[in-house]
Amino acid sequence: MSPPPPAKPTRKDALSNRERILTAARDALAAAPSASLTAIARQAGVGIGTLYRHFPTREALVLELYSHDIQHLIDRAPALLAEHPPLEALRRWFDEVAHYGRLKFSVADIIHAATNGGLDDEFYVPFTRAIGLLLDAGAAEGTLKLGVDPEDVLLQLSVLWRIDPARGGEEQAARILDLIVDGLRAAPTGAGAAPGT
Amino acid sequence: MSPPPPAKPTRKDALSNRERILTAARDALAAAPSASLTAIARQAGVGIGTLYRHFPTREALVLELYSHDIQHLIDRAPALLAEHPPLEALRRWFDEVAHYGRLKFSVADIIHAATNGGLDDEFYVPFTRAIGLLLDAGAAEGTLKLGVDPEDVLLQLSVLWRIDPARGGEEQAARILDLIVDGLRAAPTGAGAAPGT
DNA sequence: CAACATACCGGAGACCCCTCCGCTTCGCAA
DNA sequence: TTGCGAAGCGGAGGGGTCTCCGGTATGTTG
Repeated sequence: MSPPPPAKPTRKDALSNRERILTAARDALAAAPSASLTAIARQAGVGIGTLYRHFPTREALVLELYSHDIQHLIDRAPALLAEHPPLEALRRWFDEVAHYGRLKFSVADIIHAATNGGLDDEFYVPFTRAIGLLLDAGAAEGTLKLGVDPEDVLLQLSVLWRIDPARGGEEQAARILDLIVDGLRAAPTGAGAAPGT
Repeated sequence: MSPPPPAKPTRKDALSNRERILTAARDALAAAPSASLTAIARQAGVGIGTLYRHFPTREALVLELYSHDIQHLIDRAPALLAEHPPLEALRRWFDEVAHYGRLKFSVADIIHAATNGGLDDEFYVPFTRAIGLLLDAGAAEGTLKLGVDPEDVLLQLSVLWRIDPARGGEEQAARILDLIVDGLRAAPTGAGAAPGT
């Protein structure tokens, strides 16, 4: 459906520009997460057009900056699974994800947008795979429901990013995570509400 | 904490402008939910400054347009509760909210933003109250957990607006609602995962 | 070393959001 | 009716995002 993404530039000057943009962006975004791309370009000493060619969207830029951390998060899923029983691994992973999202607010927004069809698979797919891993383990053990769609769970998680970290966000996030986890537990009962039409 | 909001304008011309803006907005937003405020103002034959005085933010404008529907949604909570057992009422109300949100995408975004502290109480508070009503009924009956914060639930619901209505959104919304409801059910068990820190 | 195809640069320009403030018009009071 | 304070108007202006394309540097070839 698409050629292997942009493919990094080959020319030397292009490469150097790319680096300078990333450096400037790291600084600017650290200072203020809403720093304007115009300012970043200026600070990097390149034209705005150049910035846009290297990173077609703001997300692409931010994503590149934090790709390392995101990858780390993804890798944590199997790691936690190796150390803890599935249900606990799941909950701990959720905690880490929530915590990270609250730290790096910009990334949070990106991922959030991604759940809406924005992100280009590059991280979306591995992320859902990590979730799937945890869900499967729990299902195999019998503590979690069978056949839950990881994308549904990611969508539920995405709400965490929206929490205001300042005012009691920590607690609210924890409460919501509890609710989510409870919703994923293997159903002990049967009687319930009738879904609408 | 705040004087009774803006208080509608008193002068005749102001009132007429207000109406013309609303009419133009209704048309423009129906045609394209992302219609620019500039265009709406132009189409209404007023200056952009006038539009902004009447509706300080885009949300304020959209909210005014759909306030009727939102109120309706709020009123449905007690109505459903009168006709159905609590758990089913909850689930049906969720369905209605989700369905409406998917219809009027713009409102969806607003409400979503509101959960982030944006909305001026005017609808946020009644909305959470409606949720509280349903939760309390279920708790009294013993089918739902006790002491769940309605704001947490609203936040969970807000994710529904983000679902792409086109591609299988209907089903995904239903699945997620199931997960949410299950998370709210009275806990039958005790053993679980240890919360993080 | 020249010379050229091309990958890449960079900013002007189209459009948008939102604020600010001098000017206009309303409507009340004399 | 006329005057006049103040409510209300509206667009210029500052800052942003993103596109487009004439110009320039690069590295490759003769």
